Amino acid sequence: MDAESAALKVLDTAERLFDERGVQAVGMDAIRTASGVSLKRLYQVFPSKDLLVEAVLRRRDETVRAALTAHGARTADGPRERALAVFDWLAGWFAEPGFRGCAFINTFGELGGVTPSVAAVARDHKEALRAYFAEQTDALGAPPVLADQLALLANGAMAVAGITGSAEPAAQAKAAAAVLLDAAR
Amino acid sequence: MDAESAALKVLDTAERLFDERGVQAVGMDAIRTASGVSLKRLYQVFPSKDLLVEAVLRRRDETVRAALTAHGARTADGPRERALAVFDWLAGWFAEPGFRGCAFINTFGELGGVTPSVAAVARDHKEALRAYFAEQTDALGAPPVLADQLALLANGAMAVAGITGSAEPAAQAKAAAAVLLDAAR
DNA sequence: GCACCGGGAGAACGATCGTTCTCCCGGTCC
DNA sequence: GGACCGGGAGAACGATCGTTCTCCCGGTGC
Repeated sequence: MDAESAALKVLDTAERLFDERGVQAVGMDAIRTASGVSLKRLYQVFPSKDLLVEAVLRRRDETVRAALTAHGARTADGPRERALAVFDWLAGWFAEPGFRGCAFINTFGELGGVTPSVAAVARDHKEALRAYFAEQTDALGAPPVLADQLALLANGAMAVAGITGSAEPAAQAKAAAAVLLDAAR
Repeated sequence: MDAESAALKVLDTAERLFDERGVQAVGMDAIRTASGVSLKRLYQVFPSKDLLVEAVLRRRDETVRAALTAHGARTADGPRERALAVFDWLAGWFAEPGFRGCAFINTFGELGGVTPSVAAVARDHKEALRAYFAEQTDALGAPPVLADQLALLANGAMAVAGITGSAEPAAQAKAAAAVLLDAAR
């Protein structure tokens, strides 16, 4: 097993276990066992657990950004539709089995007060979501605050869907977003 | 020091430390040192850390519910104003020094996947917030989904304010809530 | 064939944590 | 006054965790 595929397996495994149980409840040994990557190799690729956590979050950040723009480009044909399509994407995510909330919100809650790098990645990620909404609202000529408000709806949906285990918040947030978009015209 | 005042000191100290650093990063010994309550007494009042965590969350739940209704009764004179007053209350909370997000969102992210009692308290608390909004929207004759949407705005504001360290989300959410309330008339 | 190198499996180490136990002291009842 | 009780301070214990080390094996160059 070469270093590259080991890193991939470790990132996949760690992301899944962190989502399921939180970061601190998952030991490096559990990641080793679940991924099949030896501890020696694991520490070659990620020299500490903190760096692994950061790498998982950074990869997830890129994945979500790419998925958002891809989903927007595929299913929507205007700024308004692209903004609303975010909530359809959320609906699919919330419905995945084992969904337990946004990794950035959850990890920030657990480690944000102690690990500045975690807080920074979470901040960057949430800013990127806001910026994506801002692209669409700017194209509509809407006031800048509308992008923040759409982001609040999206983040609220993530938090509530994670805690309640329901996918409904996505549709509720989408309907609210439509009202806000219409009111800004 | 009697058991009652010891319990109070422990709850106050644990709540503050958990908010600052997360639950798992705070040892029982740190609570002992910061509260001045001996370990023996601490374990007499809260027989395990899990029970202490649950007690902290349950007390916080009651505190927030009481503060919400008190704030609504004091500053607002109609259902619409009472719903909007929630966001003013959020603004004051977000501006407190050291604010790092909602304890229920944060603790759910850290322990919700492993400790069912934590997940249950978080669910109850978020349901109570939704129910408070529902009281106001029902009084307005608005459709039930409006309460869910206002709750999404409030929870999104908590998450984003915690991560970004800004109090702005409260005002942004309030403005969005006003638009939704007006659209439902 | 053989020395050598990299990697796997898992033991080992030091730190920390939740929880319990020991020791000691001050107040209290008779 | 003296035996007793409850509580404080902190050591002790067992488990777990992040990280490193040891041992061993299989492949590779010559």
